[in-house]
Amino acid sequence: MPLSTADRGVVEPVIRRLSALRPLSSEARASLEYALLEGLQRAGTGEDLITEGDPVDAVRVLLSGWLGRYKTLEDGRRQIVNFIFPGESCDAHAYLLSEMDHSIVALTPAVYAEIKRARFESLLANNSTLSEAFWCETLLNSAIQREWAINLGRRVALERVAHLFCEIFERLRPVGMVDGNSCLMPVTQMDLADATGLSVVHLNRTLQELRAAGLIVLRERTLTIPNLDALKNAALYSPSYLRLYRTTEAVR
Amino acid sequence: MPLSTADRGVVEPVIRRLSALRPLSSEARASLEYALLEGLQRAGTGEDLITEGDPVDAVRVLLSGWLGRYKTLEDGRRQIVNFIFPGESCDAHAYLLSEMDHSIVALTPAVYAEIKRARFESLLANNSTLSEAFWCETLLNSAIQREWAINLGRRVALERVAHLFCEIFERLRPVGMVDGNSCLMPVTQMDLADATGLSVVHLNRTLQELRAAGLIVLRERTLTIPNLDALKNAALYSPSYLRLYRTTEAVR
DNA sequence: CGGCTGATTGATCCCGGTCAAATGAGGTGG
DNA sequence: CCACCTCATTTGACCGGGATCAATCAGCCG
Repeated sequence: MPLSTADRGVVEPVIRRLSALRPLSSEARASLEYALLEGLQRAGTGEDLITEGDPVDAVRVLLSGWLGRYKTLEDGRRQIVNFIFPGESCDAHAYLLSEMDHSIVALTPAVYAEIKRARFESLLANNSTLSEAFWCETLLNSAIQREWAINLGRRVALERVAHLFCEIFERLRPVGMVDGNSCLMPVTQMDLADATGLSVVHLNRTLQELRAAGLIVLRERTLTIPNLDALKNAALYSPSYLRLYRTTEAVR
Repeated sequence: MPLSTADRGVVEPVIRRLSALRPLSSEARASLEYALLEGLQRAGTGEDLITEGDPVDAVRVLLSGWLGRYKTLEDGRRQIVNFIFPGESCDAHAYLLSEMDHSIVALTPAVYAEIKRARFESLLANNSTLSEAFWCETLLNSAIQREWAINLGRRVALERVAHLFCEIFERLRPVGMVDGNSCLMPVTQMDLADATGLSVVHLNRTLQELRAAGLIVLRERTLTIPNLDALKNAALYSPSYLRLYRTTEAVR
């Protein structure tokens, strides 16, 4: 459903995130902003933005809310393979492949921009730095995906959930969605379970363990991390993970 | 260690793989081939080609042997997050980020080509189709990475190992490394365990289960799959997985 | 022959899954 | 305002898949 009223502030997370990857010229920002505002959309909780098997004709950029990339097995088992936070794009360049290999669902009510493929291509063609920033985002996503593999394959439940919380925190920070040592945690325990490869029951018990250890406070959809270093410690969090966010621009 | 004698046939898997993604002009093939032959290297089993934290100054393309991308936790737990097969590149574009977030090890003796970053960039700049083919490869890799997430998070041991074998088979096929219903399986059970997130002991038992069910024959480093459909069935293998290999060129 | 690495087997334990039920927390209509 | 429904969280009891520990076996190489 298209939005009628377009508040320009909604695109800010996108600008913030991409700028952190590559310094964007004001022209680049302006044309990006324009393209985003042109295709605003909303999705309700539980709604698929795009489903496995669909052809990809547009790039979607999340402006607010949380999305989840997920895959399912025939018998219904679901794995959320990544979260998508405000400012991140869903499938930049995915159109280079033939069809979606996974689905994307709105885990909360969400506002996003849909940029048609041709539009997106011309946007990038006219601005190589912008293009590079989007590619960086894609690569960063791959790095996150790899960390999820070791999280699912080698960390035990407590470490796993702790790691996820640390990651969420570090990814929300650059778009200004962390307030002190708290952030919103608007998804259900079922979603967290599917992201960590645990059952809901055991996820719930793991949360209680984390609470009992004083590592997190989680209530009324708000997550507070009294001591991030302590939580990272419990998660075997690598100090270099997501450091990419901050240092990529130093490469060039 | 640089190679002295350069047999041009060694680059064939690369050409084959990239051609499957995008049709390459003969000029593109020739200049790629030239660049590859310029930087031939060898690695012995267990040797890291590049290690987490290293800056990325070159792109590596595997010509023969198997590589593994892996990450480790402080206490030594290791997760192989993906395999790299002949014809695939290790870290095309990884130089856009600041440093390696994972390591790459030779799981068997390997021959690969190292293309310096500047060289690689000019190669791509002169041939947009080649550039697109490399990007496709990167995206395809992300898709594989996502499948590994659900494999690790939601499949039980037997399904997990079965799925890995199916995947290996499907990935080796396009580079001509499958012979009938057999292919080489040159890695240790330890490597397979680290790829599937299992302990060596349990991996071994799972192999026996697969053997007992008649789903695989595995001896003398050779894997035979009498009935691929049956194995895929046991693996809850999605019919669309890796179909990308074959259909991407139809997009344009 | 001795040493090394990898495959295999046995015994035991426990983390995390499953099943089932209870409790809470909105949301809605009468 | 309450009865009712639905969905999310929580708790309890039990079970089993896979980890762990330890020993044995099989090649391979010097």
